[in-house]
Amino acid sequence: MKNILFDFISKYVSLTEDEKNAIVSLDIFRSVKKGTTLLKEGQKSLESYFVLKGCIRVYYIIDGEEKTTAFYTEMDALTPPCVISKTPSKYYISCLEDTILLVSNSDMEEEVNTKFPKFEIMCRMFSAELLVKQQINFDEFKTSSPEQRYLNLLQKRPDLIQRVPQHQLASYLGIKPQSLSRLRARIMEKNKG
Amino acid sequence: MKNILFDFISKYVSLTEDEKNAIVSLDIFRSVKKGTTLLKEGQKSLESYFVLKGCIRVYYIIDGEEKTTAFYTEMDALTPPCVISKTPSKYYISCLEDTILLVSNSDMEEEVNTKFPKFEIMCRMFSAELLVKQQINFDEFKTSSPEQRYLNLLQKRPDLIQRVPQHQLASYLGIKPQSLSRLRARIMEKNKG
DNA sequence: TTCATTTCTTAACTTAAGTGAACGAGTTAT
DNA sequence: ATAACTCGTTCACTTAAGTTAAGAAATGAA
Repeated sequence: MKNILFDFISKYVSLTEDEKNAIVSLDIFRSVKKGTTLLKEGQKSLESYFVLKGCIRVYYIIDGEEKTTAFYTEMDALTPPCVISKTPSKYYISCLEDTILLVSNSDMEEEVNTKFPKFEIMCRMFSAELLVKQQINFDEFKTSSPEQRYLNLLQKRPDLIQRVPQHQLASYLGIKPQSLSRLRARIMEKNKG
Repeated sequence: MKNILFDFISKYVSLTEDEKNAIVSLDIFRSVKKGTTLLKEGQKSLESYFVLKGCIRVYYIIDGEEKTTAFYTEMDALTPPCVISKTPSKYYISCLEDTILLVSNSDMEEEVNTKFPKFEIMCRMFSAELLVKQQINFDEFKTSSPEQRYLNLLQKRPDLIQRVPQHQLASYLGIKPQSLSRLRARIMEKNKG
C-alpha cells in the first residue's frame, strides 16, 4: 500500500530509507468506508488528501441537485480550494468506495517542509503540474460537446465509467442521466451501422 | 502605468523604493498593437505576461474554428501552461486591444527570485490563489447552463461584454454566436414581460 | 468615398439536451 | 419475503443550441 505513495513521490524526488520511515511514522494513513462524507458544505477544513486506493468524489448541491465536479482515484491528490482560501466549503467530498487515504493538514505540512526541504520542492513541482493539468482539462471541457467529453473520458479514464454510477458520471459531463443514456445509445448505433 | 503594477504587488508584499526601482530597471514593459499575436500553436515560449492596460485573449483553432478559452485584462497575470510544461503550445495568444504588458521569462524569474526573496513568496501566494480561482471558475462553468454563464459573466466581468466581440464571447461561453444573440434576446424578453 | 470585410442579428429548420413519467432490475430495510 | 429505494433505461414532449442562409450595420482599406 505504501508503495503506491513512494512510487508517486519518486516521480518528483528520490527519498532515502530514513526519509521514507519518517513519513510512515507520521501516521497519516486513514481507511474510510464507502459512503463516508469527508467534507460538507459550510465546514472549514485544513485537510488535504492523497488517494492510495479507492475513489472519492467532489460535488455541489445546487437547487437540491447534486452536481459532481471531480473524481479522485489512485495516485490523485486533492487540496480543496477552501483549505487554501481558508473559507467555508461550498461543496461536499465523499467516498464512492472503501478508500485508503493519506491525510495531511496545513499545520503539519509546514513542519514537514522545514524538516525535509525536499518536500517543499516536490510540492511546488506538483502544484505547477496540477495547474497545467487543470488548465488543459478546463480548456478541453469548454471546447467540446457532451458526446466528445464522454468519448474523451472513455479514452483517458476508462476505469471511471466502470466504477462510478451513471448519474454521477452524467453530472460530471455536464448533462442529465437520461441524456447520458441516450448519448451512449447513439454512439452504439453509430458503431454498428 | 507602473502604478497598476505596484498596486497589484502591494496586495501580496510591500516593496521598498529600491526594490521598485530595481523592478523598473529590468525593462520588462512592452507595448503591443491590437491584433498582435504573442504566441502561436506549435511554438515554444518562456514568456509570462501581466496586463497593465488592454486585453489579451487565448484561443485554440479546432477544425478550423477559433475556440476562445480566456480573456486577460488589467491586473491579470498569465503564465501559459506550455511555459511550465516546456512543450509546444496548442493555442494562440493575441491582443484584442492596444495593450501594455509586463513580460517576464523563466530565466529572468529565477534571477529575480534569488535577488529578491520577497518575489518568490509573492509568486507562491499568487499561484495558490490562482489555483483556487481556476478551480472555482471551472466548477461554475460545469454546473451552469450557457444562459447562467452569460448572466454570471455580466455580474463578474461586465467590461468584457463591452470590449470583446460577441462571437469571441460566445465561444468563451461554449456556444455559437447565433445562440448568444438569441439568448440575449430571450433575456431581454423576460425582463420586459 | 467606395468597395470589401467583418460583425451582429434574425429566421427557418435540424439536432441534441431537459423534463416528466413509466418500467424493470438490483439493493436495502423491515 | 415483501415493501421501499435506487438506478439505469426508454418514451413522448419541450426547450435550447447547432446549422445554414440572408441581410443590416459597422469597420477598414484602397
